[in-house]
Amino acid sequence: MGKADFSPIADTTRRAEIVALLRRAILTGQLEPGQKLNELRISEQMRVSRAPLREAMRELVQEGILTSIPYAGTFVIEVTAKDIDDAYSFNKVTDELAIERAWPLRDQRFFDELDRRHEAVKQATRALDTTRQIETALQLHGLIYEWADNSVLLETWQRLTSRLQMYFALHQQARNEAVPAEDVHETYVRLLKGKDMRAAQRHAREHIDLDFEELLAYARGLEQRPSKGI
Amino acid sequence: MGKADFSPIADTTRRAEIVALLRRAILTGQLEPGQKLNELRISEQMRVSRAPLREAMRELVQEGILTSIPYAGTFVIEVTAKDIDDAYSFNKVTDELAIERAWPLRDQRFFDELDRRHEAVKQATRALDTTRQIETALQLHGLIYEWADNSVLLETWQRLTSRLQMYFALHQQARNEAVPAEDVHETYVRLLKGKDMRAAQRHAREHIDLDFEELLAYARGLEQRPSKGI
DNA sequence: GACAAGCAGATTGTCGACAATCTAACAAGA
DNA sequence: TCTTGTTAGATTGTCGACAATCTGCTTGTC
Repeated sequence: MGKADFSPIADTTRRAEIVALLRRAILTGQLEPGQKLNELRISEQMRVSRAPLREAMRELVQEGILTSIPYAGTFVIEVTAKDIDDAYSFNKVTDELAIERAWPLRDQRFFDELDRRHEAVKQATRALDTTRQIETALQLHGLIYEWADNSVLLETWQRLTSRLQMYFALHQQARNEAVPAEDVHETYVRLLKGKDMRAAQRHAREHIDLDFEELLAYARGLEQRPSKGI
Repeated sequence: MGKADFSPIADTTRRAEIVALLRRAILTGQLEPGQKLNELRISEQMRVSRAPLREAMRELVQEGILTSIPYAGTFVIEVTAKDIDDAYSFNKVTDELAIERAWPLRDQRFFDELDRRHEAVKQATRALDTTRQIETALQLHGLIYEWADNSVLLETWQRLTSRLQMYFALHQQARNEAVPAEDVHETYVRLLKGKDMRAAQRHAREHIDLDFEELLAYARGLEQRPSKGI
């Protein structure tokens, strides 16, 4: 009889769709940091009433990519160099934990999924789709969190992911350069398949070091000049 | 001229008040795990319309103490032994980071605040106010997070706090025993004032070990018998 | 009696309108 | 000129009603 394992059916509420739409707009940089979200305008554009829109915005406020001031408005969060530095320091520690927990649980399915996600990054890189490249890279990185079998750890990663994606997107958008052609994740994937856990942890730490250093330099540059208004 | 430093004025929206009310009800166990929140009933009891109530509920869903199923309802999260174990494992690591970061930033204000919060715990203990005891103990513990000067770390702690408070409240409520008369935080406070950071980290880890062990035993016991309906 | 179809009743999701509040421009007075 | 009070416009917060969906019961059929 039926061995089919169905995935959860799609969210059927407008609210959920609005959350997805807004999140995407923020993470791809369509909505800039500091920008105010005008409820009436957005609800008219989306052809929705303000109620589900406002509920969606509350979710994103709690997710940490919007911030709300009563009677003043809801804004996309500003990104400071310290924010990035904080996220970076924190991520170092959680990465270590995630690898430690996921390590003994690695199996064939893990390795297959690892390859699959790695392939997705490479494909996005070849296609020069920077947005998708950031997205897939974070998904590749997220596998150890999904495999660590710790709900709090996973949840924390997912929260952090939103902001990291936003940071990287801003960075990419700003420098407007061609994406690196070579594959920087090759070593990471190889180590996760190997036998030396410490080495994997060390590499993860050093790897994100590189990315973050670039980000930090960018953010510090931003903070030199005054932020332009809306 | 004026040297007064004013704290931000109180939240003036119904929504914020509702969030506080609901959170308190959940964290003190007035609303039991698994219980459904009937929007109409609650909004009538609070003399508020459903709009701000629903927005408040979205916030608490993202905070992790409520869970929502479209067209079915919003429920207080169920607490499993694994949830507690996950939170515990995770907290070990973040504690270590928090102490490490806060350590060089300790100053007189830190020590004063430490004493103040310690005193609050002792007072709640003397007054046999278990709810307040849990609350103040977590606030005492949270000081290292506030002092660590890392926004992501602090935010993560605040999210975790909600659930920890809920776990402990359930536990206390269930065993219905007198609270421990002696002060278990004495050593913790002393070590945080001392010179040996490693010792403080070790103690924090072992200290929460004790609390969590009890909690885990309780939660495992719960899962033996089937949960009663609403 | 078992089972499926269909029908209330209750509850959540969404809408449009009104009330409360903020912002910015302008006027009045020291 | 600077400050303070006022006012109009825009925007957010809140409300009550309607639509969509779920649940459990009833009914009819075999």
